[in-house]
Formats: sequence, C-alpha cells, structure tokens
Amino acid sequence: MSEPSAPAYKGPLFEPLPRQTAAHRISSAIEQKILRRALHPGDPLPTETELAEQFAVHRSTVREALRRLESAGLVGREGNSKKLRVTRPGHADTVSRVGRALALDEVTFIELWEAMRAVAPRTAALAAEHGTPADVSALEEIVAGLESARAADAAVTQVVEFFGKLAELSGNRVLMLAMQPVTRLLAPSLRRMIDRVPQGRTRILVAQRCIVEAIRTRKPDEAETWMSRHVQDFRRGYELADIALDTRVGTATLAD
Amino acid sequence: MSEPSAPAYKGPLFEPLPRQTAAHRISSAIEQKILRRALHPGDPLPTETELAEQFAVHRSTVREALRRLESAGLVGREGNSKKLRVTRPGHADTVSRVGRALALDEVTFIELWEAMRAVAPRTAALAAEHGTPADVSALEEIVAGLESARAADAAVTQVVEFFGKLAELSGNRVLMLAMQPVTRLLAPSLRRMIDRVPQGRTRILVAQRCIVEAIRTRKPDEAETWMSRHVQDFRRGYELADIALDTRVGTATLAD
DNA sequence: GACGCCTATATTGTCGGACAATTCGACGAT
DNA sequence: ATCGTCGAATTGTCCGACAATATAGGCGTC
Repeated sequence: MSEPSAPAYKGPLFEPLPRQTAAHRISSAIEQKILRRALHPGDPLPTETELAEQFAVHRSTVREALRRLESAGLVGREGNSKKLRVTRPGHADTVSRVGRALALDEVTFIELWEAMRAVAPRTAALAAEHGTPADVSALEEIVAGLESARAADAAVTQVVEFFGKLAELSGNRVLMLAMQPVTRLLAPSLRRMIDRVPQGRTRILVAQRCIVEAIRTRKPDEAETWMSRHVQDFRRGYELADIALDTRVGTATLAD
Repeated sequence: MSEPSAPAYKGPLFEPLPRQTAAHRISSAIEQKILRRALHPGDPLPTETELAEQFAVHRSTVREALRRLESAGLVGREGNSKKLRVTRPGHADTVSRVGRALALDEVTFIELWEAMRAVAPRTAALAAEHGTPADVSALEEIVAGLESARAADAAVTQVVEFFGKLAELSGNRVLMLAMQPVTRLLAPSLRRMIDRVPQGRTRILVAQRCIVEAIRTRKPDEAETWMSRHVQDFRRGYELADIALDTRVGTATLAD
C-alpha cells in the first residue's frame, strides 16, 4: 500500500471525551445501584445531607445529581412528602417523553400512520386473546362515550382513550408504550379530520364497535382485520379532509 | 339506598396537588420556550448568572433547573464547551431511555417478540420501498459482518445493527424509535439462543440475505414476508433453546 | 489579511454556611 | 385508637467565595 494516509476510520477519530463532574459521578453511582437492582422501587434514599457526607461533596452538588435522577424518573416523591424514593419511570412519563422527542423531530403524519398500521392490528388481536369481560365493558363504555360526545375535542379524546385501553388489554407493555405516543400525536390531525369529514365519525364508530365485538367473542383474527380497516380508514379520512400526508406534527399538544 | 357512603368516585378523591418549587417553574419556563419553538436547537442559552438575574433567583436554583433540562435532553453542550445550547433529544438518548423503562418494568421476552412481530415486517417493506443502492450495500456489509463474526457476541451485535439499519432505511423515525429499544433488549436472549442452537445462526443468515435481496430488487411484499418468517424463526429458536417465553429481560445490558 | 501564541476575563463546578417553611415523629389528651 | 401539639429533621432557597478552564481579545509573524 503506497497510500498510508487512507484513514481506516470513518468520522472523527476521537469523540470529545466527556468531562466527568462530581455531580455526574454521583448521579451515575445512584443510577447504577438502581439499574442493578441494589435499590428497589419504594426504597427511600438517604437524606441529602447524608448523601453529601457519604460522597464527601457539598449538599448542592448532591442536589444537582438528584435533580437529574428525578428528571430521569428514577427517583421521585409520592404525595408531597419530602423523602425521595426510588421509583420506576412511570408509563405516562415515558410516553410523554417519547412523544416530545418525536414531535421535536417533526415526524410527519404518514410516519405516525405507518406505525399505527404496523402496531394497532396486532394489538387488537392480542386484546382479543387476553381481554376479560370486565375489559370489554370498559371498552364499550369508551365507545359509548364517543357516540355521545358532542364536541369534536371530546370525540378525539375518546378515540385516543380507545386505543390506549386496547393497548392495555393486549397485556403487552411494549405495544402499549409504542401506541400511546403515536395516538397522542395523531390527535390534532384527527381533530381536523373530524371537523372536515362529517361521515368520519360514524365510520370510526362502526369500526370500533366491530373491534369490540370481535374482542368480546374472542376472535383475534377478526379483531385484527377490523383494526386494519379502521387504520386504513384513518388515512382515507385524512385524504378526504385534504390534509397533506407529510404534514409535520406540532408540539402544540405537548403543553404538559 | 340505605348506604349513603358509596363513593361515586374511584380511587382517591384528590390528587396531591404538586408544589411548584422555583427551580421547577424555571425549568418549565425554559422548556416551554423550547417546545414552542421560541428557542431553536443550537441556540445558546444565557449564562447561569444572567438567568439567575432574569428569574430573580439564586444561581444554585437556576443550576438545578438546568440539570433537569439537561437530563431531559433539551439542552446540552457540544464538545466540552461551557456554553449550554438548546438541543433536541437525540435518538440514542430516547432509545436508551425507553429501553431502560421497559427493562425496569421487567417486560417479558414474549412481549418484546410480539412487538417485533408487529413492527419488523412493515419496517422491512418500507425499507424496500425507500432503500437506495447505497443503503443496500450498507446492509450487505452488516450481513457479511454477521457471516464472518466468530464470537457469539459479535454476531449478536451485527444482528442488532441489521435491524437498526433496516429501521433507518424505512425512513420512518417512529418505527426506528420503536424497533431499536426492542432489539437491544432482545440481544441477551438472542445471545443465549445462538449459544444453544447452532443452526440458529445460519437460519438468521439465510433470512437476512433474502430480506436484503428483496430490498435490493425493491419488492416490499417479499421483504415483508421474509421478515415475518425471520421473526417467527426467532421464536422457534428460543423454544428450541428451551428459553421460557415469559423470561424477564434484565437490566444487565443497560450499563451505559 | 490569515495564522498562531499569550493574556485577561467570563463562566462553570464546587464549596462553606445560613435560614424560613414543611414535613416527620413522638407524645400526650380525648 | 384517633386527634392535636410541638420539637427535630429535611428541604428549598439564598448568600458569598474560589479554583479551573473555556472564550475572546490583542499582538506579533508570515
């Protein structure tokens, strides 16, 4: 090889090596203990002063570390107690974080829809396999709520809840975590669609009734098929409503 | 009704109303500015001292707010600069957070697998629609890497990368975000499977070759079908390897 | 002018200490 | 046992300080 300078690496050879601040080391230490399950959810953390002593740093430093863990959802308080306890990142928490990441990435409607198309039918099938009668009546209640909802906003909320409940019924936490951010982000578009395509609402209602029925009678295949149609319908509705498929989702819904 | 105390509400009547600390208000204020796009990625934040003046609080308080935003991925530094800048939560960041949440929830193998079953085939189909020749050769390189990988660990890494790349090719950031945590969490089980079922590796190889081929020749349906089989194979492999389907995934892989 | 070197300044990370407001925990009264 | 009461513990916030270091400006060289 007469060309010794051809770089064998792609991209920058060295990443800037992150400087480890004391606060960072402390939060990492606690984080590791939690992830390694040396600390269980519910366990109380030592007080700030104790931690400061143990780590031999100032309390302010401990505080910064704790704020970081708190924001990561690894620790938190219940009620408005003072004691920080180990928690696991709640679903709601993770869901909203994922939603925010997607919204800031300005994902398009079609991306969300494709995700729905992939996930929702299987979710419905699983729900049909696992759903109990109690679950089914919860679903029916949501559908009834959709039927009687007068304001468009209320209707949209019901639809979002329908999918959320369905994911819950599937008994699959991964699918749950996948569906919820997507439905929440789809909500604003759905709202516009309902406004512009009057027949959309009844179509949604019919499809959801069929899905619930399939779940009630424990027919996974039927649930899956109906859900596929339901999702297809969504897209049709959007096209009818003249919403461009590459519309970017906004962050308007994320007013936590 | 002779029982007047039957509560019309379910659960606790009042949630504990969250006390708003100054640090919390400050981080919320900045967060809103970012989410509402008044601050764009790359924009530098004022210095801590300036923020402290603007909010009329002490610098320590500002610091706690900043740590929170930093942990949320909304602000950060590039290189080891001192200036904090607005950033968007990187994919890697969000992926690892979701993975952690799922791992701490102790989701089972079957849940992960169901998610793969739902998402992967569609992802492959989309990859076949959008993949460029350059993309295809990147994929081929990964598959070649799998073929020549001698250590089981290396092989697993290649498989994870294959799925990651595939999601990237699909051009769908939602699917990308859905697939990556799942594949990463499946990795340890996959590793065990490969150890115990020698023929597993070649089956994986064959399936992935077919998938790549389908993408190269732009046949979404074929890609989808092959991916379905591929995912089914995974499950078969696990059963052959005598891994219980309700095995909980561990947090061992999450040593950041 | 473009480039490198050097110095002054600004900024961050950490520290020490302080204090009001709350919560916690024990203790006694009902 | 349940309910108030009271002191101690804990948190949220503030003040001020200082070393380390990134940034910006100035100066000389080509």
